[in-house]
Amino acid sequence: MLSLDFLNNDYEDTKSPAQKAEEYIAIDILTGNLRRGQRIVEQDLCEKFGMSRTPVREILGRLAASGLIELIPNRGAFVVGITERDVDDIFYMKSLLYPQCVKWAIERITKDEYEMLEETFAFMEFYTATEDLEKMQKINRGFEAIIYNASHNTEMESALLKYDFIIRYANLDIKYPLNYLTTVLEEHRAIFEAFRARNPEAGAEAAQIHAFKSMMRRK
Amino acid sequence: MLSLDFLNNDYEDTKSPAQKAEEYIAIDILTGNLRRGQRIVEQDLCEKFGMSRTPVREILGRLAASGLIELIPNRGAFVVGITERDVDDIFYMKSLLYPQCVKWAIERITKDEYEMLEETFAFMEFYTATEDLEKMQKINRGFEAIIYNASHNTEMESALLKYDFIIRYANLDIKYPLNYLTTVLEEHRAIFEAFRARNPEAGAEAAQIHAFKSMMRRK
DNA sequence: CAAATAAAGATTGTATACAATTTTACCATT
DNA sequence: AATGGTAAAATTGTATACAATCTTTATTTG
Repeated sequence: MLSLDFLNNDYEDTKSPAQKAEEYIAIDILTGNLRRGQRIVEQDLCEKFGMSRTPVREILGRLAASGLIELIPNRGAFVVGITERDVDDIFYMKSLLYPQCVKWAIERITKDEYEMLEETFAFMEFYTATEDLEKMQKINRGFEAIIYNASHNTEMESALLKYDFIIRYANLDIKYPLNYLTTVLEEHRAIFEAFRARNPEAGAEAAQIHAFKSMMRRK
Repeated sequence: MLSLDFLNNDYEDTKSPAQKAEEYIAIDILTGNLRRGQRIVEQDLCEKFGMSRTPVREILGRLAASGLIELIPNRGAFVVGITERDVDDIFYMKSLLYPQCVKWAIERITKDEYEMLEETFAFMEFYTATEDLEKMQKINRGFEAIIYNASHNTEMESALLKYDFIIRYANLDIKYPLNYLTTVLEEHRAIFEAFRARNPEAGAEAAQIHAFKSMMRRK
């Protein structure tokens, strides 16, 4: 768990074909390539991914458990997908959870975790300077993932990771303000400074501001 | 979704054998019949539930997606289970989410939903009077489920339902105070009165108190 | 011509078979 | 007796086959 893997571009090679297929389908749903209500026929997926129905059915079972599709007995898999409303719901949930997460994380973070956070923030400053949007977004996710983990509350961590996955892929129209990179960096700096100062309340406030502004950057 | 099904004792007959088996295994894990780290052999489950490996594997896939077991390639399923610490985490999460849930629910509840809540609360008073603990706990879950739904935030609802499922089955030692039934009824009454008065802030406060006291009732 | 019905086709649910991998047991060697 | 290696057994991963169910199409009937 505790590694800088997210800096590596091709970490996905460690995943099995079945896992890749699952993530591929999930992303297809979230990005809107598969529309809400659309039926997914097992045979089609078999041909698409070159596997038999057995693993395909297992994938569909897992996707159903995660809520992205609905499995109706004897009638097949139907895309539940994500509505605009669902994304709203998730942003609300994130702005509710994230401040408390930061608060706990500042109270409970270990030395190793703090050093990793420090290192990651240094990378953030670097990639902001080089204006590499893609790398910056990746490292932003890494920065937050370290904080989620440092909250030392498994449910908090898994809930926020789930929301980030959806936010990442859901068809979002983001208003990138003129200095988007530096804007986000400064929001994160406020959070990081709270960690440095070991000030949970300041962290919660900075997290609240960041979550709110993230929500506002949606069209 | 909007029904008083939870009053019916044998609603589980509507579930497929595979769904029952899944729930049975999940409960086995949460109640501690299956210990953390223990390996689950597919063939054993086949014999136990009288089905072949194909549906059993699909069940294991779903349980893995929900986090109760871990699926290691070519090595099988291992019980992850729930630690005391995990239950603590979940109580913290519930006391964070539930007040906001009640607040939203009071702001957004429909007429139909409110009538159902009112009806359910009447049943709660009745079962408290008859001192039927089991029926009371069932209807308590129903009462909260209506509120979760009335928050009209899908993620809020599914998160709290998940926590309730775990809290229900995780090996908990609950300190039942002398007047447990009436105590809980009064906590719920405070929440219901906030609904009646359409007062979100009062609802959030009452929910906070209820969640806190629920947490304290653990040994 | 519309509606109802029946049959054919398509799709899902489950069982079984086989391949790939891991675990266990046994034996030889030091 | 402890260690290492090899073969057998057990277990998982996948493919295929068949049964159950649903959907579609064609046909019949009013």
